[in-house]
Amino acid sequence: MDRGNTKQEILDAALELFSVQGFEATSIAQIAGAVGIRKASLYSHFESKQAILDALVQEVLEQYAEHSLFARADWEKDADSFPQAPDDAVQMIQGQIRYILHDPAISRARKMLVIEQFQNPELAKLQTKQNYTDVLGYFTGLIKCLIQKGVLAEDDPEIMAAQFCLPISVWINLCDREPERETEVMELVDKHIRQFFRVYPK
Amino acid sequence: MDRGNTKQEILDAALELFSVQGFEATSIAQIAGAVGIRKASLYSHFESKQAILDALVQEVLEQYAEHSLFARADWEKDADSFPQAPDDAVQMIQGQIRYILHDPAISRARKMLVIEQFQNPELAKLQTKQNYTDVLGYFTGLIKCLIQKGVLAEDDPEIMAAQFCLPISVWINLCDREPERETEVMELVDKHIRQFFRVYPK
DNA sequence: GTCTATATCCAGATAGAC
DNA sequence: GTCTATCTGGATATAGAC
Repeated sequence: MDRGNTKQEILDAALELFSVQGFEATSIAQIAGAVGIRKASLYSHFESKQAILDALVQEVLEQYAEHSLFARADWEKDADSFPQAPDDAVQMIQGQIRYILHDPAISRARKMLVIEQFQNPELAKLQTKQNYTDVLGYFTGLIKCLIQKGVLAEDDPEIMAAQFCLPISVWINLCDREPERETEVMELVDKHIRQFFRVYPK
Repeated sequence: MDRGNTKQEILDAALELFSVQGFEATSIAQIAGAVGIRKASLYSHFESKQAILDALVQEVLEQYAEHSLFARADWEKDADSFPQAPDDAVQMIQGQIRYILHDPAISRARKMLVIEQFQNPELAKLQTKQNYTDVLGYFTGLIKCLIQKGVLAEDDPEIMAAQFCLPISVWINLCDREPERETEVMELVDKHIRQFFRVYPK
């Protein structure tokens, strides 16, 4: 049964369960069952249930640092390649949203942070950083560049970033909760972006 | 010990615990302990842990229907009394935000819905209705009135409502997670509202 | 209504055979 | 590494005295 990646399978199964039920409500037996082993066998890979969560957090941190657009802040390049035409901007943003909605690891990590945010201080910090601070910081920088380039009107870039990003954050959360509403949400995102570039014109 | 309101005390204690730990992670003994009785005594008031949650949901529904601004939609009156001056609008909205942030029942219900949204379909529906659909519906109607009255520029009122409300939703969630950031958030709300009325001018 | 005591079950975790 | 068997504690829920 073991192909040498049982440890990773345990992490994947645990994240999937934690992202729906939460850490406390998920049992070791459930995780083991999802992997196809007995719960006792799980202790050959992790010394405790807490150790699984700790390893998961590490994994989330690493994947975020390595793959997230928002972890690094190189707006200048992004501002250069940012599409001027509203149609292209809509396409690009919708593509990004679809990606983070459907990537299993990203989607599950996001949901786990939502569920655990009031209970686990470490995950609360991570939730604020990954899904608020870094996103707003990235778009604030990007918008500053777009203002300098004359694409957007001059106004408080931090507030502009909030007005741009935070509705999208809520819509992503809505899709996490009710995936069947993705089409409707994409339509709203489309209108939102066009309207944003209309009210903050050059 | 019993002053005739033990049942209500159980509901209050349960909501407080559910809103941080979630339903599954909270034990009957914890709830009983918070009320100051033994766990067995709790079964004189509720036949099961699930029955406590059911009663809580009923209570949340009733209090929402009775007290929430967004449950009834009488925008016309609200649009008439809606402050024209940005300063007054900021004051009013900040006051509403502070109220729902600090009212224990409202705040705990909101957090419980956030925690349980991926696990409990009934609470997922409630979360979408109370903290998304109804709020957006209310402000869409209000904004329509304000457009007609010539206070706001003509544009898609649903998107305007989203751009107005959803950043505030995220900031409320941020305060739920990190209450010490309330002052900073209120400053952002202030700037956000002024900027909103600036970019959607008559 | 509250209590102590208990029944039953399932959780996390360990021991030791294979 | 995985298994069966087991330990120990804590969970929901019930029985019956006061």
